Amino acid sequence: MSSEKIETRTRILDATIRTLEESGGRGVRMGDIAKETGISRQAVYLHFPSRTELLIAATLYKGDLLDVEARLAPSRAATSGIERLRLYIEFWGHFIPEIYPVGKALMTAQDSDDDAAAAWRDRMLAMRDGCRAAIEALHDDGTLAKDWTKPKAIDALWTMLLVPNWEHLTIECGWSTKDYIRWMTTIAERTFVA
Amino acid sequence: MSSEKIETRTRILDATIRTLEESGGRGVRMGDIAKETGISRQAVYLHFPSRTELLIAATLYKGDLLDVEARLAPSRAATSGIERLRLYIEFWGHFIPEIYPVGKALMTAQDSDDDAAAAWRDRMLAMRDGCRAAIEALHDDGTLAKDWTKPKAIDALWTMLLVPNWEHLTIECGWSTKDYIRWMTTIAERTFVA
DNA sequence: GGGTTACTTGACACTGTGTCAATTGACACG
DNA sequence: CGTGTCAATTGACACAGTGTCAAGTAACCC
Repeated sequence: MSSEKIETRTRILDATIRTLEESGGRGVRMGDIAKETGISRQAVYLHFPSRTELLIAATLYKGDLLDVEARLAPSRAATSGIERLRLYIEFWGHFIPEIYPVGKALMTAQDSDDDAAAAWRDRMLAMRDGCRAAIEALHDDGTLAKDWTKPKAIDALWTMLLVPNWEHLTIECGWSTKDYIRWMTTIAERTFVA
Repeated sequence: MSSEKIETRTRILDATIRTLEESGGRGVRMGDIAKETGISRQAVYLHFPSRTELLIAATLYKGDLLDVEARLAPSRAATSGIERLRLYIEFWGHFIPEIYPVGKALMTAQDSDDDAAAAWRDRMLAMRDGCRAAIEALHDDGTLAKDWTKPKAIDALWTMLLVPNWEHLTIECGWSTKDYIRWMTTIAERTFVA
């Protein structure tokens, strides 16, 4: 019984991700997800209490599929602040395009749903942690440009790496992942490294 | 007759701005605006064909009230690229908080409405023009950091100044307008000035 | 007095989320 | 073999918000 239930739940999550990736994260309804899963719309509500909860679960699930922890290992193993900053931006530049379609749906839901806003904020706070670690590593090396205080520098790096910036550079400006990583790294180094 | 009609139209626009400013640009419905104007919801539709058209008109109207052109004069009168960059960021840093509530509503509507997306994009293209002018002024002075091509530098500055960054720094991180202008200027100078 | 114009009132279509109740079909267990 | 349980189905419905429509009203102008 429990294994059956988990099975359908997983099928819904897979279908959700598939549907969002096809649509670029836009305009996906509960009925679309149900159809893609091959079940009725109401059956989706047997597994997830609301659209928002489903999107939150799908975002976390996708994060697991992508094995975020493993991908973070290189930046965590960095031996200098500058290296840590570089490797973190590289991780992030490869991660965003993969999480984007699912995350976009959650981001969009923020405007009308407080739970979605809280969940997205939580994901961004996790990302902030990487920024904090990089800035602190620079600071410990004595290579943090001296006009920055740690909190201000963390806020600034955190903001630079926000999804809307990636979205704008890639979708509106046509930058490749390589461009994004290269120039984000350039900007961050010039801004924060003494 | 015509003067009467214009009068009501203007009252609606004023009420829209007032309502959006009270709510921070969130969750404002046609009925709320009608009530604030003191007319029926349907009367609003006699003047604006849709919520999106009303938001677009309100955004442009607010821009006129703020006299954007006059505010741009100092940056346009700059005598060096660096000065132009600084003054443009200063203009922008004072402008965003004033346009934000109205603009936010239009930004939010982007997700579900193509007309809103096009209108907001148009406003951002106008902002891009200021970025282009600043980068070109740096380039003409020979002070644009040499690894940047003009288009890439314009894209990067444009992205830095996007509203979500201001939103995040002020609302989430608690930065003041002064902080925003100071640090944005620092980042831009380090990034783009040779 | 008759016509025009701005606005009101109230009903309604439409979309999408979320709820509810009755039903079906499979599988497990005594 | 029957019985209970559980996942899922079907179809109806409440609700919010946008946008449309039709009939009525009130002021104003000739």
